[in-house]
Amino acid sequence: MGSRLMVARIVETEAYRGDEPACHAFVNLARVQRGLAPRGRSALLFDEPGLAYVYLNYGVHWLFNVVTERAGVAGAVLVRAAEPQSGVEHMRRLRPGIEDEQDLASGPGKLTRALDIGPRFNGRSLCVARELWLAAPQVRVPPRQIEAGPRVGISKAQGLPWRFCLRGHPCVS
DNA sequence: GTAATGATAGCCT
DNA sequence: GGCTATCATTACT
Repeated sequence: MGSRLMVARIVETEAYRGDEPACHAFVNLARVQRGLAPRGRSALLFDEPGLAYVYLNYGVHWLFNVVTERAGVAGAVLVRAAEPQSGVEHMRRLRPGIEDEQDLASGPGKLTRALDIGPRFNGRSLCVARELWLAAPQVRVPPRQIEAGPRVGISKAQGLPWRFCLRGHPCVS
């Protein structure tokens, strides 16, 4: 009986902060500043760091984020691309028809499909090794290899250089 | 270039 | 309640 473990190395992210309009939490900002509880989908972004925030985008794709700020302050990091490391055969089964291994998780929607990340993980901790978790990198990435640039696919708060990726990595478009 | 597909927000009555 | 625009994308022509 083979392991069902899948491991992928994150190679592209985007940061979102609750006080800028591209962030889902922005619609709750005024409420929270008045001392009211956040509500709706993005209330989770005001929760404690280390939780998963998974939401449906364009009615088609689940997108995977990590809540990053202390409770009461909204912020998250969108995980946009990852490089398959092990359990690749499982990812292939979840991404039928994809030949190139580097294309299995080379986008935020592709990544959630390849790793079977769906709404069941919304609000769950990523800090305990159960079903879905974040692990420290085996090899530390030198800051010089991390390229910062403008976020993609958004219409508000453009220009902030809050997209981060490994320079020239094949999983990054 | 563009269809697919559904949740959400903001507006209206 | 309803209506409409928008949307952190992908795969296909």
